[in-house]
Amino acid sequence: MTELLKKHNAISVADLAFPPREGGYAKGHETREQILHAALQLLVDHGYRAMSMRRVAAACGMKLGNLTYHFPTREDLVRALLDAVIASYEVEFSAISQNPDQTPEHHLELYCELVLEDIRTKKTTRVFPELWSLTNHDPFVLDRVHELYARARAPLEAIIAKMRPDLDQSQCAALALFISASMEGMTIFAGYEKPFEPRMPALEAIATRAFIDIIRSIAAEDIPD
Amino acid sequence: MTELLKKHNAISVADLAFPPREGGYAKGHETREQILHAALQLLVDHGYRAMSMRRVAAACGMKLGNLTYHFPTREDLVRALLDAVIASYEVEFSAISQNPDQTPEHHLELYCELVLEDIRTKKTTRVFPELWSLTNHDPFVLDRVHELYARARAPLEAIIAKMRPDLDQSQCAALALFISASMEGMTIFAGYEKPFEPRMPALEAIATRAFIDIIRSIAAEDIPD
Amino acid sequence: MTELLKKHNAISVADLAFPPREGGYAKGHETREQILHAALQLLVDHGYRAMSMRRVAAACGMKLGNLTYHFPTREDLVRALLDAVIASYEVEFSAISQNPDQTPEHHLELYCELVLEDIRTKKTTRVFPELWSLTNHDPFVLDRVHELYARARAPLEAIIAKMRPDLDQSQCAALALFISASMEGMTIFAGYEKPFEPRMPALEAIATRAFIDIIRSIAAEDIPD
Amino acid sequence: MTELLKKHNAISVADLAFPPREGGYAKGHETREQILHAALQLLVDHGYRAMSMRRVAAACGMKLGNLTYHFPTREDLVRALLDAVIASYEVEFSAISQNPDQTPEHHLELYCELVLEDIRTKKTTRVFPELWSLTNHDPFVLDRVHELYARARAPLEAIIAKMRPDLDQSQCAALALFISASMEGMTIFAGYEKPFEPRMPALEAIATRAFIDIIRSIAAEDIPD
DNA sequence: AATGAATGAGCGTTCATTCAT
DNA sequence: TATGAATGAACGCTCATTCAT
Repeated sequence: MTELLKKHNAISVADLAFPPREGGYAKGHETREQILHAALQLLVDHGYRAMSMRRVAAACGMKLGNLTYHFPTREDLVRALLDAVIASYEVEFSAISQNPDQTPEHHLELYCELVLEDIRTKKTTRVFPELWSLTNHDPFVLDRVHELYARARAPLEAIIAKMRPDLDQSQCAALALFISASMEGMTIFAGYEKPFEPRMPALEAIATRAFIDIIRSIAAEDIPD
Repeated sequence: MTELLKKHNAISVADLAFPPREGGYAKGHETREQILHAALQLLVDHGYRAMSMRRVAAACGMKLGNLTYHFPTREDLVRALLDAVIASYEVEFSAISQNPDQTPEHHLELYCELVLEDIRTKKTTRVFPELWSLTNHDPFVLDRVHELYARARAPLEAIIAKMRPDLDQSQCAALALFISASMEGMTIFAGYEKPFEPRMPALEAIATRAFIDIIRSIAAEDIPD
Repeated sequence: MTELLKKHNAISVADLAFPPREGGYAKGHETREQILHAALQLLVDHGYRAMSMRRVAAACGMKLGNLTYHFPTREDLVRALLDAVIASYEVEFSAISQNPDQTPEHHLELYCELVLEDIRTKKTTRVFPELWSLTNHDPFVLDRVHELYARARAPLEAIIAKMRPDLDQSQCAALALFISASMEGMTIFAGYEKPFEPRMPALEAIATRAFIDIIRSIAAEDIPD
Repeated sequence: MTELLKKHNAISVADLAFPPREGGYAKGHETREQILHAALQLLVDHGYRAMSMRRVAAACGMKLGNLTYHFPTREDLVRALLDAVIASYEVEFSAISQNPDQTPEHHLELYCELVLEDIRTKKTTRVFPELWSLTNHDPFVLDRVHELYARARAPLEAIIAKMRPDLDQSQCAALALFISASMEGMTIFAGYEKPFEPRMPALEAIATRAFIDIIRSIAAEDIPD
């Protein structure tokens, strides 16, 4: 397996990030980690429906009774997994923010590159559509996911504000939202094993350029409130 | 219920399109119509998992046995619904294609307006994320959905080709793909009952302008193969 | 396919015998024939459970509704099939009875040969165990099957009576019963695709000889009432 | 209920034999015992089809969910029952083998007596025809059943070898097979509630004598390979 | 911390049967 | 004759959950 394949394909423990439960023993924490990892693996490989308590337990080589000890209800498990997944993405975004000594344009390019690269990973391609469908009927998931997106847009808004000091915060936010949404949309077309996966380089070139152009050229009064 | 609400909210029979079965009675066709409509309603209102054979039958005021008479397996029902939903969107796209006497720019604007308006409807906001998540593990759905997207991009490619006769077909296709993906991504952020639903006008303005700009300005050699 | 394989393997229309229903049209009779043939085929190939109304109809290229027109209930079908199957075996037995100019010993040998050859056919190996299991809980089947066996034993009893004029009818019947039961038992061990199918010649030699010996040698007073 | 009726009629826990599951509680083993017993009872009283998961659970006064906890699939249940039934018969056969100080003839007589007595029990009369019909379409059952028969023939082959030291192993096996098959066939005619149940004594007398005669008198060269 | 046992609800599917067309 | 439509019951199975051990 090449490095590239590994990068886009495999799910590793590092794909999840979560703090030890306060007051829990070390072993319990390890077990929780194992459970969440198995759950993510199932979610990625076989979809949300396959992430049942039984299958997660089986994937951990653990009995159902023990799983329910650590996560009494399925909702508990789902939310813990959501937290862990989101936390793992926040690690990524914090990396971008701390990129000093860059022109805003270059910073934006790096941002897009990183996001679009992530979109092509198996994990992101598989997890996010599941989350999107969940957001339609679960307000809790809706909140958490958009909280994540808000954090993801923060560095973007900062870049835009630097490029266009004449725009107000709401206008910068709208531009950042457009850019973020635009890239998310590519998941479906050029994500992992999607029909236009090989066209991602073209999409990235077009997108990056379109984003810089629109930020540079749009007039403040052309953005409705 | 206001016109606007109706437009974005309600599911009507017109949201589905499918041909009568050969050799069947009129009553049978009506029943199948009723079933597909109920299935779509459940999908939109409560998600894919809620679209169970039992609930669909109950929603039709029909016994389970009769549902399985018309759709012997759940897969049959799902595929028939997929066909009907896709057919209903194809009706929409055929309308766009036949827009003569327009500058390509204006034509593009109308196209974006129509797509983004559709994205805000309850039906589209709810159905497509379910489809996206299905495409991850069901190759049949993947095929059908991307067949639909291909048809949706066709008028877009024609417009781009008019605006940029110097670009080859593959380059036009890449631009169309970017535009289409970009708009699809907005479903999650500004679709029906999504957090940025009220910001759709801003997104539309930015997007439309960004799309026209990038088509106009990108150099042929800046689009990788 | 060799003659031998055909003989032991295939189900042909000739394997069923049944008279036209009185007052029925010719076409209806043909359809009934077709149905019964398909039912037998299913019974032989996939067992009694597979002989459902739906599968029989499908195997005939006919709709369920039409099958229920010809056989309103499953029991009707089962009993008609039972009749037809039994009638087809009676054709065979009548052939044996009319074997003049034979010593009783030779007649017995021919009888055993014919029965054991029949046992090795796919049809008999498959159908009779199903019938035997049905007889345990369906008195109607029990009656019909033992009626058939009674008819099958008739020529046997005649042969025995010729060989042992000193025995009374009940004693001859007991010997015939032993011989018949003995051969039926071989179905399970040396019938079609059974583990000892290739050992049938040895079984036949042993059985034939054992039968002749016991008839010849047993004392009347050694057969309890 | 007289002793005789009890002997031939009732199903008791002793009719099944199976080991406790490792790691399981005592209660769990009791439950599995109860389930297998109920399943056998249903099989004997109402046939294989009646042995459904629901009916077995109901017969145990247990919920379906708990039955599937102990036997996740119907196949698991069927195979466990098959194992337990077979194990119970093996207990019987081991008893026969250990019969010292007998002439082979007397030993054979005892063997036949025991088998034919067993055949008249409700359990054997009902269970074996179901097994025979299952062997036609389930290779697993075919294997298990013929494994049992092989074990049942072992003492028979030993007896025959003693009576006829001049015969080789294959010839002894053929004779044992004939005897075993011959007696099995009587199930259908003279088993529990079968039409010739009262004639079993006559059949036993004839059979025992015929078996001893054929073993004694057959020439080695009269048994084909 | 972990397993064993049990419940109750729901799933997709198959079936025999009835009746209108 | 034959098909289309509908019902009601049962099937094997999976599931989230609860609780005793």
